Amino acid sequence: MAVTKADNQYLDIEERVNKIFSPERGSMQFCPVKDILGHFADKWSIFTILALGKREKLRFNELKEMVEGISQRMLTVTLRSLEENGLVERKMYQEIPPRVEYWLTPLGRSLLEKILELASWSSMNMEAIVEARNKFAAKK
Amino acid sequence: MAVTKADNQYLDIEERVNKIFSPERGSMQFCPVKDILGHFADKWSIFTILALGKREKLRFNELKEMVEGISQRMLTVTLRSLEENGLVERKMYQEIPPRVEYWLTPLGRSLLEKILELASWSSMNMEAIVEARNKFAAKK
DNA sequence: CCGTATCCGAAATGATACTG
DNA sequence: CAGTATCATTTCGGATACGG
Repeated sequence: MAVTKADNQYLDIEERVNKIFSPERGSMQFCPVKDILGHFADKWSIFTILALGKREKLRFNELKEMVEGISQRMLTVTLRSLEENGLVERKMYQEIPPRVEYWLTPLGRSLLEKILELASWSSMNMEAIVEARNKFAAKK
Repeated sequence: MAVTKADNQYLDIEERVNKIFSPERGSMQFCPVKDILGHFADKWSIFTILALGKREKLRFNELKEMVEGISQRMLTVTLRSLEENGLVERKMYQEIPPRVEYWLTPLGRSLLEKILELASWSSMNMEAIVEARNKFAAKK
């Protein structure tokens, strides 16, 4: 039986996915990749990383201005999480009033690249998605 | 004053981000890109898309098996959302017992590519992240 | 088999007040 | 300025029961 190009397409994807989530890299019960993906797959992390990408360093309130709609609490929580995962560094100056600076680590900058591509995809396909939504709503 | 290569790096990123979230593409108050990004930036959508990528078509319970830990409810909710946004198509056969098939649209497949890169990044940088977490925990 | 409907507890997030 | 602490609210998600 011939193996078509189309068949190979799915086998290829399956192979890539399986490689990423391979058992050697963690049990199925606690997969580190799932854990890591789950950690950054939220809008505040994504928008915070995008904001941090714009400058070399940023202060807390500068970030709060740039990440629209984020509360002080969620910015704190998000930054701590990013710091904990090695994507962001934080430096506090012992001055009055206090000054705190945040910036992306090289690891953070490498993730930024992927997030930019995702954001770019959203931007490019916006019309198609809005159209799909309207079509879906009309069917109901 | 000389503009260094490093300076240009941040200006470049800022330009790219601003272009993606440009005002012409939606007001700051309701930015479609933010809306769209927010929609797919959750783990169930991401893992469901990855699972769908593995095959041409999949039935509901096949998907439920593949997306580990997902409940029937969340799979339904996630699939409806993906369908609503034009990433997934659904076909129901009027048989008994009923059979329903889901598959990625071309739009969905293009997003899959970006998600694969994100997942791949997670996989590649797993060790660095775990190390960062340990270092962070030790500092406390 | 593939859902929907409902309820409920847990977790995420916002609002507000307070502090070094 | 840059948080922390607390409380209120909303949202998420699991469990269960039922239906086409």
